[in-house]
Amino acid sequence: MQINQMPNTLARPAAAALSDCSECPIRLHAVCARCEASELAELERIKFYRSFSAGEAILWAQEPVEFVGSLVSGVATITQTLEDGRRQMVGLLLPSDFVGRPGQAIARYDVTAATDVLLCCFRPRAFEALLQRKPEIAHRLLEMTLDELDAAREWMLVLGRKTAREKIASLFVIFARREAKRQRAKVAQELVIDLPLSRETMADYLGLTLETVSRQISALRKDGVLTLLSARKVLIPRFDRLLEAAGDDSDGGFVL
Amino acid sequence: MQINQMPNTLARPAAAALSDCSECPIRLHAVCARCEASELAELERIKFYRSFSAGEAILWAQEPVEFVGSLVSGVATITQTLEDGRRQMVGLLLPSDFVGRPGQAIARYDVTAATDVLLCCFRPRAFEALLQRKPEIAHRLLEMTLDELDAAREWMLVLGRKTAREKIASLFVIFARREAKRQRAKVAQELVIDLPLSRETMADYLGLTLETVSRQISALRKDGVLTLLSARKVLIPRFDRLLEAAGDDSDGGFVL
DNA sequence: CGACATCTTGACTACAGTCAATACTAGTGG
DNA sequence: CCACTAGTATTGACTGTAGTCAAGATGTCG
Repeated sequence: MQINQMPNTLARPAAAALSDCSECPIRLHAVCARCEASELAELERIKFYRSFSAGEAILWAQEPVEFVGSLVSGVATITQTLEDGRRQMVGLLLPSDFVGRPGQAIARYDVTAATDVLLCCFRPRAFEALLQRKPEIAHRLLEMTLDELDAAREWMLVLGRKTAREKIASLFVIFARREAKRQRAKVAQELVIDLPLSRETMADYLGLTLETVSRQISALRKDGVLTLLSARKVLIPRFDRLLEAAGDDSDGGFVL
Repeated sequence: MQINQMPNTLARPAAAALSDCSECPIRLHAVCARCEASELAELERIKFYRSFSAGEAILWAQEPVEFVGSLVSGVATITQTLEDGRRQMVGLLLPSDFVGRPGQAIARYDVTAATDVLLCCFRPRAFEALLQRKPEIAHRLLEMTLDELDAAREWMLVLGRKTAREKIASLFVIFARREAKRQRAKVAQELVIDLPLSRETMADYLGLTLETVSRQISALRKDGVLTLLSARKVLIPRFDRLLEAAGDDSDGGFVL
């Protein structure tokens, strides 16, 4: 998988280059997926782009929301933190995912760029008004929200009931599936997974410590389930063995 | 809190008694909350009631969905199960919550009545058509789905990062808050919580074993955070001490 | 090269899980 | 009314998985 990880030098100029929605890489998947040409023209008038470097905050919890919008490229995380510093990632945002909740003036979660990120933004008020006038947009957003809810529920099973080893394998399966979906292909038996997350961020996703993440990756390596090409790049020789390690049904329930 | 737990003998006759939407107890909170009289009349023509006894299945995962609708009374659980039997609750449905996902012909999760349940149902096709024609319904459903997503994310933090003791306390806080919301009141310092779930079901919610649930409830009792009135009824003498045990901010982030 | 991030591995600990015995409660029938 | 049963809940003893603390290894960038 190649989660879009364009360096900053590329992402920033893109902000200017992308004024035409019809050439937008997420045109068919984002909240505007079902808009017609005339509606896109309207969106083009009010949209604006913002880019964020890896590690930069996109939204801070408890702070006013100044924009909502679609992730055009890169990876961002949604996290929640307890006062004593324990952190849990509660969402992973990939290209075409929507950032911000309509009607919400104050952000509930921290949203952080995991890689360099390009965001197609709208003013919250303007977007809210748009939702009232354009049922296609509202309907698409409902669909996307239901998908996110399903993903969150899938993740609750991982967090609540899977072992550390199964959690790591499940994360890799998700990465592989998301990428296959992006390429509109089935997941191949042999594949390479680029990890857009550090060990610590993976730990925050999985409800583990970074040491346990590291240990379990090593264990999967020793068992031949995967090979480390580098710290952030993994070769899966047989996808079915990864699925098995994830503890899912062999067919993965629903095949992408 | 008094989560509506009407015995079966009461719930079943109610099916006939409730034909008039204007007298419906969830009128102001369900998916139909923002419908006008004329729209309610339309809903009344196509709605039908079904009741379920405690423990009965409402939907089976992988089975065709024959109805969607609103929970009128009672408590239901949404659960996911691994082949080896590990189970995780991924949602808790209380009165006014919506059952079933629009456009989904096959259920993804098991939905089970935890107490006796009364459901206000629609045929999936008819409801889908309604969504297209009535933006208020679609908008309300989006709002409810976003609320559910927030609840799921809150829960991911509990599952991933909290200790067994904090998990139990968090569950009781949720029950207390939901009930306070239902009564449109603030959570009182001293309160009584009715537990609509068995120890095992709580364990499924919290990603624990039933033994650990029992042990931690005993521990909270020994520490004076709560008193057991019966196995399913708990007295909280000081709500702030429960919050503290839950590991949340003292004010609970957002007060209901 | 040196400084700092990130990642891996080791030794030890502790929290929650497992297996098992016992207690409690409610419902049934003699 | 009490005995019996079945389901639910509590408690105990022991084990194992993942967390903690700490040392090194690897990698990246000025």
